Amino acid sequence: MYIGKMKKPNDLTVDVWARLLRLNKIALKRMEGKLKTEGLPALAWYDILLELERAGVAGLRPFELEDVTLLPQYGVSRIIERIEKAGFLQRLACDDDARGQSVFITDAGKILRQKMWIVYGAAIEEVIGENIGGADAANLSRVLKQLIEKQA
Amino acid sequence: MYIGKMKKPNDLTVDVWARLLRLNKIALKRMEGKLKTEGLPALAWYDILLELERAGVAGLRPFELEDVTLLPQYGVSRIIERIEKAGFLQRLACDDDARGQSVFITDAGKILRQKMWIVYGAAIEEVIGENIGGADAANLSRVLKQLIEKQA
DNA sequence: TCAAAATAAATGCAATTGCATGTATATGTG
DNA sequence: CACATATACATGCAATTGCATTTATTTTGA
Repeated sequence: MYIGKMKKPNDLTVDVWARLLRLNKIALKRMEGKLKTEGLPALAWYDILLELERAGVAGLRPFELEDVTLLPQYGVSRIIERIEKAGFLQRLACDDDARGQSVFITDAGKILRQKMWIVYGAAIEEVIGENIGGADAANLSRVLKQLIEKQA
Repeated sequence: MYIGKMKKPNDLTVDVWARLLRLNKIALKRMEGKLKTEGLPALAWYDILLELERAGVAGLRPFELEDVTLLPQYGVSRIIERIEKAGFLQRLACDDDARGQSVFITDAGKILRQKMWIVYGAAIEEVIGENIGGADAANLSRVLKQLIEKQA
């Protein structure tokens, strides 16, 4: 059993965490809701499509998608299976590693990502952009970056 | 079909949103992981127990839990069923509304919440508290509050 | 070189979630 | 009052997720 100094957050820290959590929940609910209303897939698909589009002709290996999306291995395995079935990405056997494959976005996938971005981008603007000034946004970005980087 | 000015976020706004999303994912993964490692239930249970403990002897109606937790109605219905089955809360028919019930935390529930807090609180400190200065934290709290409030 | 360990990805099965609907009671209105 | 509508909560069923394990291949190192 672990013995040692038990770290405890102060009230401000708890407050920050509670609000991060709440903002995320509210925002995601709105965003997913809008996508659904428009008959579009969920954000998880967007993330995959975006990363694949960024990767370009090189494509991405599933384990690389795992890293960038923070999804579990089986999550990536299944989501790419579904997106492929829907025609928005393509999988090809990897020539330098017979265990693996490379994943590429299709033209239909690029179009879908663009359609989703119209809705998603607008929602981001509604939730964040419209409600924060430039200085606050710059600071927020900086602090969030710092927090993320500390989570090595 | 909707016609109108399509709002678009600027790069800084997208950056802020992307980082909010990423920090939440990382943090939640760490927190849920630690709880699981300790053989404790997931954060969703903690949220319910915390709200019930706050509510005290008055308890809470399921629809009130829905509001505070942002869970869907069926989500609340099921989570309280499971937590009750595990003995950490109790449901009683509501005397002024025969459709409803009131939910109360049990003594075992209070103990569980306390145990979870040891782990959860420490994780909050690791993820947030340790990595941010007081001034930044105060600012972050303020800006997050502002963003949440705008999401009426 | 070859066996052991590590890595890439998939999958069976149980648990959870989402969606739509059902049941019961309450409220509002003519 | 009587009916229509709204609210509170539960639940059947399909889809998704989590966990543990499997299969295939690559890497390591004695």
